[in-house]
Amino acid sequence: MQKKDRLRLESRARIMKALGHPTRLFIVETLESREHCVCELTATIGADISTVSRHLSILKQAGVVRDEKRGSQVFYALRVPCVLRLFECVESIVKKSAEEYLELSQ
Amino acid sequence: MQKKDRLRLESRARIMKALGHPTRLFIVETLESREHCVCELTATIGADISTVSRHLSILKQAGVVRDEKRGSQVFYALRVPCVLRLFECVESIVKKSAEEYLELSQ
DNA sequence: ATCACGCTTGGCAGTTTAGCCAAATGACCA
DNA sequence: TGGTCATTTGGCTAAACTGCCAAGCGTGAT
Repeated sequence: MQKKDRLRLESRARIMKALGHPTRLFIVETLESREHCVCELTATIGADISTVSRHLSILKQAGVVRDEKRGSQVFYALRVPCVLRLFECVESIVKKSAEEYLELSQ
Repeated sequence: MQKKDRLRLESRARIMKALGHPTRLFIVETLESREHCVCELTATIGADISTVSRHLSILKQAGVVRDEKRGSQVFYALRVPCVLRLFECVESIVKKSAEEYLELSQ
């Protein structure tokens, strides 16, 4: 495989991997409406703030979110608008799995 | 968070996670054209066949691919057509990252 | 200057993942 | 039946991930 192809696959995989955690998916969904500071997200999620901060750092490194420091707070926002569409596809996989499960159990 | 929401996030995350590996992304891209048997995929990927088999098993469990045994071979195929569209979004994240990198390095 | 607040990072323990080899299974052929 | 081919699974080690606590760091108020 070409080096270029390998790099492309790796960067895509990094994004998918970043989205491959329930808490991080929740963060992305939350950011769909508007930007949030770390403290808001932490309050909603209920985990330790250090844990939330690490999740945000993973999303940021993958390029899914961007951060902006304002005063003592850091605000995170989605960096691309298409994540919702991405979820539609993922949801169709979930649905198909559920349908086939129902068919098999009939 | 409601149990229903938690389960939804978990099943989505499982799919994302399954796609979060360069080799598995390569497999999915390869299957976009047509189904392939494990031996074909193994030859292209260059890893041990047991490794490829494990990757396929992860994709199957996530509902991304389906398998069908014919004779002594097992053929894998995509189970949903939308994965290509999913990649478009991911690619847009990659592109945006590259653009901002270029801007910063100017 | 000091303190509180918001956040990030170091470090630790437990869990999961990735890759390989070797062994087991299943299908087909001689 | 024995042998071969295609694939899966067990078992192992190294590496990565997750979550928490504690410590560090920048900002803003007193």
